Amino acid sequence: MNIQNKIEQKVKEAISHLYQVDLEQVEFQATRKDFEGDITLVTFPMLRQIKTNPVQLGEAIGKYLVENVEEVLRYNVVQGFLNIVLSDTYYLTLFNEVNKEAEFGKVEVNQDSNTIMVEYSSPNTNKPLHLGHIRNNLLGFSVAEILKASGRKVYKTQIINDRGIHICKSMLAWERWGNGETPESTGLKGDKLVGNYYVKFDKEYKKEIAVLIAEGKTEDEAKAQATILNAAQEMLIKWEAGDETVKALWEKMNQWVYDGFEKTYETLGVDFDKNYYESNTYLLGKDVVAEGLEKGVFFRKDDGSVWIDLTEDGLDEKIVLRSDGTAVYMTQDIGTAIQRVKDYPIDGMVYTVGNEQDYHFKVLFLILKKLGYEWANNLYHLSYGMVDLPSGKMKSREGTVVDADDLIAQMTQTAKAISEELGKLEEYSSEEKEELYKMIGLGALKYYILKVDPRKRILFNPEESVDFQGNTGPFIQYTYARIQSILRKAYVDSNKMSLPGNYELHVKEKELIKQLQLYPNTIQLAAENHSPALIANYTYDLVKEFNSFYQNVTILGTADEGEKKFRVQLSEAVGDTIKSAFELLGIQVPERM
RNA sequence: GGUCGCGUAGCUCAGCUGGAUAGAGCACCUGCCUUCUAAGCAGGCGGUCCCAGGUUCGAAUCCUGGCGCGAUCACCA
Repeated sequence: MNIQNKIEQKVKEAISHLYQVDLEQVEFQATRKDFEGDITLVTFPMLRQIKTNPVQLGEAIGKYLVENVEEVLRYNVVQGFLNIVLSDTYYLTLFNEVNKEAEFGKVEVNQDSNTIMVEYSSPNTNKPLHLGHIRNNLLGFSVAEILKASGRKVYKTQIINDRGIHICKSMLAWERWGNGETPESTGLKGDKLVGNYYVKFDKEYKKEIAVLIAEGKTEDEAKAQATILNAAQEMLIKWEAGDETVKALWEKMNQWVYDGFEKTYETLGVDFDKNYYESNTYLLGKDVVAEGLEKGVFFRKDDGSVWIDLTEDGLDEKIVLRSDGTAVYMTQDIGTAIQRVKDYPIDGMVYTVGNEQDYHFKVLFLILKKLGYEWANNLYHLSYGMVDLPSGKMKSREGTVVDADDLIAQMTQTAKAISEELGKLEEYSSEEKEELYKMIGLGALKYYILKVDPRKRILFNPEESVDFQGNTGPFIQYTYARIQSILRKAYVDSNKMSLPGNYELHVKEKELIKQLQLYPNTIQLAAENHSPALIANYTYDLVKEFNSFYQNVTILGTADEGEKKFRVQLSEAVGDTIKSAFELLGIQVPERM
């Protein structure tokens, strides 16, 4: 049984014994560092039920606990706070339990586990991935890993937006000005090549508009008359009609993009169990709309368009089918959600999509509920803030995006420069070194993004490099490498502990055990809140605590064999936890650095 | 204008299901490498927790009203 529960029970027992009162609630918190103690009972709330002063009450409970709870060593009372000191034996026992568990902190998945589908990434195929996608990918991947660790079964998916006017723009520009260029002929990554033509289209389009305006047209007229845009629209119509030439070009260029994306995903270390393609799903949902009409969930306006009235829910009316009978974004999202539940045995879904779509998902979830799907209560929009530049929003058409591949390469380069300056890697081959630089560079980038609350927007300044010191990925990786260095020098059989029962724990040792013990609950909290930031912050606290231990307490230098063994085991447990936690963030840890 | 999110040290962020003197990192200043990796450790400097009310024994945290920033309110996706 958890020590807190045990003390809670004993506190209730004490109160009923001393004051003949049934306590409604017992409130605990971790003891502040400035006071002696491990856990603190807040006695203020009890005063409502017991007429006494908080100090007397604290003293009375403290005395009772020392006499009746084995693990409670002593106590002190400060105002309404009863600080309880637990025995070292308790902590040693606790550490032994932690140390025995192979996957400490994680909950195993079984047949009865909840199953969640996590959607993330979901790019358009007309341009390469940028920093905004990186945040999306890291968040989605990490939340999926956290949900797994918390005991859920998880499917990772993305919906690839592979059709529409934007793709036709790239296609048209390539057709007109591409001269048959391919990724092979240019040596460019496919997504980059296609992205270049998207930019090219926009340039030509703007040029044409400028000419039309110079001829005396208004801006709106010019936009409507631009022949290049009309050509792209015609292309889309042909695509929808199944025109073979257009389809062939579309398939060719999309494949270039997929090959490019695949490389980026691979370096980023993210993956998917299933890809959905919009070209297959964009017609879904129409039949559901028809059903909903019959049920009275939706209504038809005079022009034939179909709507849902959400005014009673504090929202507006929302269109679900155009007057010409074609689908809108909402239609296919309804259809796709239902399709996924047919495809996989899932109880819920997480959508990793930027906060600009908060309203859309609120409406989507509400519609699915009104349509009567039970799983609709288990949908979550993992909404995150935009990544902006000091100059404002990133715009691919204006070339102000921070490209994903470039950024990763740049981070790797920085890691290399720092590593070479420190020069600790003589034993490594150049391949090993390159891999390590990538690991550290990515570690810095991923941690930088994941440590902040998803809801907050991130201001990324390309001029200022991402830190490698302090509260950063490399700092944590470095600590892991340090621990591995100790383990290489002193292998210890972790199943056996040979400390005497009366061993007096060093403060730093005790603090480490306390911090380790928080890991399982941190995973659950992170899962409930869909927040990798909680894992990042936990790991940082653990690592800070370890480094303090490391610099203030000798591990291998102690004369006492039992003590040495214990300290090595403690270090190993910390290392294992760092590795485990960083896996949840999708960050690798090095043996040396 | 309606709705949603955010506002904490010069900068980047924790803390927010109410608890003790509001915590880290960066930057700046002081010490510590002949002993387990100094991408580190120990310490210093730095705060009207956006503002005003309210609830409470107690508010950065909850409520109300402002202010500022962002997003959104399309027969676009």
